Amino acid sequence: MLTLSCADPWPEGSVGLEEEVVTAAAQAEERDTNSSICSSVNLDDSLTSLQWLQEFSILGASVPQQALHLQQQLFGHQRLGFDAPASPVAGDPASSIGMPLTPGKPTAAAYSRMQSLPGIVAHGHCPDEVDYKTNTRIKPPYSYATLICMAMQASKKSKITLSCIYQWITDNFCYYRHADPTWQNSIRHNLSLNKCFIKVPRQKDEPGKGGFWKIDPQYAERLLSGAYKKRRMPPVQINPALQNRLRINVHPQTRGPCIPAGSQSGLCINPESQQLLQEFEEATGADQNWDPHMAEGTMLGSWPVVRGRSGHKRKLGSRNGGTKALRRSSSPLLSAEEQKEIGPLKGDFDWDALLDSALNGELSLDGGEPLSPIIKDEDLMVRGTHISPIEAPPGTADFHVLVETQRNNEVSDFDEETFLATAFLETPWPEEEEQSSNDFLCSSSVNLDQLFDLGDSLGGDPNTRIDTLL
DNA sequence: CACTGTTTATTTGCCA
DNA sequence: TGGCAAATAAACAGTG
Repeated sequence: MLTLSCADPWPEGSVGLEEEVVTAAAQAEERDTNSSICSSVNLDDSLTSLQWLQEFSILGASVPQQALHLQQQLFGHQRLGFDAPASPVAGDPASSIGMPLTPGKPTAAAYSRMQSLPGIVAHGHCPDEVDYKTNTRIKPPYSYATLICMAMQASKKSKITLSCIYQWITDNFCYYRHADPTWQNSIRHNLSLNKCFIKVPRQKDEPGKGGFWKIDPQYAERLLSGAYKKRRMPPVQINPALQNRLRINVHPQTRGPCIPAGSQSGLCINPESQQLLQEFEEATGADQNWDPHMAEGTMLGSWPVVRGRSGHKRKLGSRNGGTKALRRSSSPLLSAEEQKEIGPLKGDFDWDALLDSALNGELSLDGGEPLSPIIKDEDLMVRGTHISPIEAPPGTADFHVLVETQRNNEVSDFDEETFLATAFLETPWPEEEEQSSNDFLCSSSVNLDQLFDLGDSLGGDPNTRIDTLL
């Protein structure tokens, strides 16, 4: 008996104490019984260094106009495809040939700026160049920890189930819908190994399987301390599953008629594969004219590096010899009911916008109040933060976000520790809770598109100053 | 049986 | 070159 619909994933009252007050309905709606926390962040020195988290903190606090405007400046409307169809599957391009990469190309300067944020964006390609929600072939440049945290943030719950994490990732990153499901193993591995993730055992009276996960607030302050390390993400990785598809199609001689048209090197490639390849080459610049030096300076890593994975090397001589092929490549992760429950996780985030903002170094985080953008009339509401298009000297980096730890937040289990670091792990503003239905995360009614549009209507002043309402 | 969670091992890439 | 972080793979146990 579900009382919450997917259309209203973050209903009023979903924020706060529900986690402790579990109703029967809420029990059934195990993934919706949680308050919105997911806000603590971690930086584990021994196991993980979640630099990304800090960056997200900074970023999240500044989501709005600046980022949007910059993104528009740099990439037009290219951005992470969280504004893709609400039903990823329905809009899943991989069912056919995969979505081409967005055509607009960032400027060299834009790339250069991207490279300045190695931890996240200098990993091979410009995130803005790829619509990860629809692109099945380019692996998102986000670490698993990042993805988990994204999912947690998107859920706006204090805790989230593994299946929810899966679902959110697959909903928002098409790559993982068609990738070998071993990524789920990595997710689990990350949850278990990463100290910043805390397992919340399921209550005895709570039906369902597995526990919940949340972010350990213990690391939030350490994160805020600024200590972090960087790690470059691996180069662009092509979805192995799709690669397998291509291989199969590339050798159709044994299966069906050869399609000479467009086939090269004697290979028979069906139109689908041809288009797939062509699109990828176009998107990645993987053509015969590719210049390593150019790649070094701009599209470094964009070259479709199909590096032999460690596991593959091992597999060659040993253990899993073929079992992988038997795995499902993209089967529903959840039951219909779970799908329904998880609907809310289909958040419309624009992480790229956040990243974009960060790499401009125009953001400051004076506090740790989790934020997330909410459009409200002509002003931007960043989860309680009122963003007014205040003029500022052009070119200045006065994108200021004043936040304040929400000490009085009574949300469940780590109320006093949370809300410190992760601006992107937000807790709904008390006064905004009633508008949770308008939260851009709550429904497709308000998404990043609207944010961008609003940015346009507001002139997209990159110098927008943000001050909190608190 | 499938899913969840833990643990171990290995590889890769970055940085000092 | 070694240390570290992240990714990847897999074995294994627990649970519904």
